[in-house]
Parts: sequence; structure tokens; C-alpha cells
Amino acid sequence: MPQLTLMLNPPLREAASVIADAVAKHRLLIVLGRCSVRYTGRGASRLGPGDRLVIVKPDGAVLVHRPRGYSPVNWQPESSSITAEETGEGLLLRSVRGRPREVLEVLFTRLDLVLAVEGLEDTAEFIEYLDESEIRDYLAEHPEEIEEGLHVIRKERPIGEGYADIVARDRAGNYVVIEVKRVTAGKDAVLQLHRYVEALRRENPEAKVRGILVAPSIAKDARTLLNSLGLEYKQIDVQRLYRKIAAAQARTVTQTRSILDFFKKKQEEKPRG
Amino acid sequence: MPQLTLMLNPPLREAASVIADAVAKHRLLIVLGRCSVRYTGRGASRLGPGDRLVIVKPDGAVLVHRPRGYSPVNWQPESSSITAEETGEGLLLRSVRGRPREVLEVLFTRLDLVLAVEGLEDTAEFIEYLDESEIRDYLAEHPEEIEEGLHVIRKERPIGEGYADIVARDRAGNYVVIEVKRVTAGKDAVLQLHRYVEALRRENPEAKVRGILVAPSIAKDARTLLNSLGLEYKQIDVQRLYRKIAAAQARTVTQTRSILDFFKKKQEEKPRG
DNA sequence: ATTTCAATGTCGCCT
DNA sequence: AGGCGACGTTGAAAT
Repeated sequence: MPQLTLMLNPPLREAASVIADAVAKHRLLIVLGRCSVRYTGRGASRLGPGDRLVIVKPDGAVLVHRPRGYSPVNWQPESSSITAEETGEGLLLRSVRGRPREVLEVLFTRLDLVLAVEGLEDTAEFIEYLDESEIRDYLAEHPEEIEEGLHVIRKERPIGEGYADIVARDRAGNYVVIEVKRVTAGKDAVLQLHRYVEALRRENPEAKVRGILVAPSIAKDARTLLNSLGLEYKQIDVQRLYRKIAAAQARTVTQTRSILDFFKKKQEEKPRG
Repeated sequence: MPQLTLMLNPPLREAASVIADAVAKHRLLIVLGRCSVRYTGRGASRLGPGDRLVIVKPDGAVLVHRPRGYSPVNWQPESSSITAEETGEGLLLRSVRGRPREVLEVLFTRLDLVLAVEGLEDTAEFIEYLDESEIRDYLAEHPEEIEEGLHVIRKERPIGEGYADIVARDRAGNYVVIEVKRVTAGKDAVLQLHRYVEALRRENPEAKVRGILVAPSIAKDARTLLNSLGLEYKQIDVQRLYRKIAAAQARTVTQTRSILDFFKKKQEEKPRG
């Protein structure tokens, strides 16, 4: 059970030592109060006084959140070194990152709440489904989803400066470079594919090399660009593929972290779904 | 002054109504406790039980933070609709986003702290310096930093599908497309420049079009690609440019949000720096 | 609403 | 440590 050290509306001086102690002992620290923020590093920013929530994690990550929005207005990644001290202007929380050198300073002029938490336990594994690699791996196993007669040579093939998702040969023996996207493909995806096709052509000047962009949809301009580059587009239904992936895994040995877990739990949740 | 509603180690049932009330009234909500997390939407994820910090902002943004790391393990952007209720399994906090449809569920089995905050005030303007546009604008005014004799035609010129940072003519009358980066340029930057050069060539088949990538450094492979595409690279010293930008602004009319403010404050801070 | 691009992007993987 | 690409990228600006 986590142990809490809590202060409500503490004087700055009193809070300073508690905060300094908390960060020194790598506790989770939560501070709510009125502050100004300064950041200098890769970029630079200033933020005048306002009520904000500041979080310092046991690993040294710092987050400054305004009352609105998903993203912190300022932050510092893990392993920043942190100090806290009372100055003439207020309570200064200072976080310094080494490489690249970046400094984040939060100057509190009023504290509403200071909370230090010790003994947090969180060892659970974070499990993600439905990412691009799952689609890519399935399509590599089942290239007929893209085109009949495709024979996969390899996945994640290093080509030139990057990696082609899948390289295959078609029925006629031509090389086929396949780029997979799980979201709408833009021209960046088209150019990525183009680059791999060109690189493979340079490697095999005698061979014909096709390029197929596989995605649930494609932006209009990206489609135009794709056509002009002589590339092809194959639409896929991501949801349908996920179901197939789950079904395929159901037929194989039980795996941990299987996409099956995802559908199983969905099932339990909504027996009528 | 913000008003706090605080509960320590509250029973789930009791907390449920407080939490539901807080989110309904768009208060900042901070919850610390043991929970599991499920997300389904563009992707999908599962996270087993562990101690976490959950934040619900007045605008409906939701953040689930583990004890380590900068980024939330799960989240929901602003304007998600949120409900909280006690179920047989625990206290379920549910956030639903409309388009795209995404559902985030946090199931608490133990609560260490529940805090609702009303009346947060934060109207200060967030001021950023040293972003790309500042470099671009300065270079457009001082193209000699890139090459002697350059004459800028325009900035942010729409070309093909995007915008070239700067388009100029060199001493020989050739078109010069300039792409500016404030960080190490990768091949994406090279390809971006290449695309603009090609587009301008199509627009002006008779003209010679050069392409210059301006960046503090360039990745090795990106350099190779750049060379093979017949493009050029001009190194810049970003810190030196910033100083020049500040100096240039010092000579012009006072502006709000000037980079000068940034250096001024630095000066005050370190009179001997 | 869609497209495009920057970002203190962050994060993970690989060399 | 550097390069590379995915990300539930997010966010802003322009069309």
C-alpha cells in the first residue's frame, strides 16, 4: 500500500523541504499551485503565472500540466536531476537534463497541495494489439490477401536506407515491394514505397520491380502521386484482417500476448456482441 | 483560490459519487489507486492491475500515468465524455471519444486518494522561442547566410502538395529551393526538398532549379541520399543564428513575444553570462 | 473537414 | 550512441 505525505495550502518554506526530500528519495510527487515556468534547451519557452498541476515521477520525469489539454505544457523526461529550494521569489523546482542539456524551472508562488507518495507498485505488462507489425506479419503469412500467387521472400528487408515491410515475387516472377499502413496512407507512405522500389531496382537492374501500397484508405493527393510514380494500391479492411488474425492464432499453439486475448475479453464483456 | 475536495483511502462506493460529480462539473480530478486499464479504438491495449495516477481535466482529457516515464500509458484527448460508477468488480471510470470512436476504461480496485479541484485559473500566454519559423524568417531576410547573391522570391511557397520554406534565385538566375531544419536533417528532410525541387522543375521546365538543405547537421545516410539526388547542404549554427535574430530584433520596433525577451531574461539571470 | 508539416515530439528497435 | 520508422502520435495552420 502506498504511503502518502500530504500538505494542504502549505507555506512555501515548509513545502520546500518536503518536496526536496521527496524527489531525493524518488517518490512520486504531486504539486498543485500557482506557478510560472521557464524552459531552455532544444527549444525555449516561458509561461507566466497560473494554476497548474506538476508531477515529478520516481524516475525523474517532470510534467507541468495546465487545466486543459492532453499534453503537458512543459516537461522533462526521466532521469533529469531535480532540486527544490525556496528563493526570494518563491519555491523553485529545477530539473536539469544532461544530454541534450535542458533546464526546466517551475517557480511556485502559492501552493494548494503537495503530495508525496512512497511505495507504488506497478509491474503489470502493457499489452498492445492492432499495431502495424501484426498486420504486416499476417500479410507476410497470407500474401494472397494482397494478390493471388504472391510468394514472400522476406519481411522487413533492409533496402537502401530503410526497411521494406515485405518483399515478394508475383506469379510472373517480378519483384513486389509491399508497404503496409494501418491508417490512411499519405504521400509520405507513397514516397517511402517509391524509395524502396527504386532501391530494389538499383540492386536488380535486370528485374521488373512492382510496388504495392497496402492500406485501409489513401489520401486523394497521395493516390495521384502513387499513380504518377507507377505504383499500385491495394485496399484492406483492417477490422476484417484483425478477425482473421485472431482466427489464425486460435488455430495455432496458445501464445501469450496474443491478439486472441483481446477478442476473448471482448467476448466476455459483451456476450451478445 | 482553487477549492479542493479530498478523500484519503475512500471506499469505492463513496468515491464513485464524488468522482462522478467532479467530472460532471468539469473539475480537475486526480485519482491515485490500484487499477486495470483497457483501451479500444484506433488501436487497443490492456494493462493489468497496478498503482497509477489518473488525471481527468476540466475539458475531459484523461491521463493514466504509471510510476515511470514521461508519457501516459493510456489517455483520452479533451472533450471525451466521462462516466464513473461502482460495479461489482470495482470503480469504473469510462471515457468515450466520438470521432474516431475510442473507449478508455479504468477499473479501480483500491483508492488511495481522490482529489477534485474547482476554480483553477490559468490564462497566461505560453510563449515559445527558437522554433523553425524563426530561423526560416530570419534566413529569408538574410539569405546571404546561406549563399552570397541569393535573392528571395518568397517564403512558404505552395509547391505541388506542400510548401517550400524559401524559394530564391541565385546570382546566375537559377531557382533555388531552400528547406530549413532546426535539428539534424534525416532523409525525410532530403526527400521533402527533393519533392519541392522536382515540382518547381515541372512548373518551370526551362529553368535550372537547385535545392539546398539548411540544417545544423545531417545524418550520414541522408547525406548520401542528398548527394545522389544532386541536392546541396548548407550547415548553419543555430545558436549563432539565434543571437543574430535577437540582435536584429533589437534594432527594430519593439515587438511582443520577441525572441529578445528570451535573451533579455537570460541576461537578467546571469549578468556575467 | 481535410491536408500538410513541425515537434523540446517520444518510443522502441537495430546497428 | 546514432539512425530509422511507428505512433491510438499531438498540435497548429492553411485550404
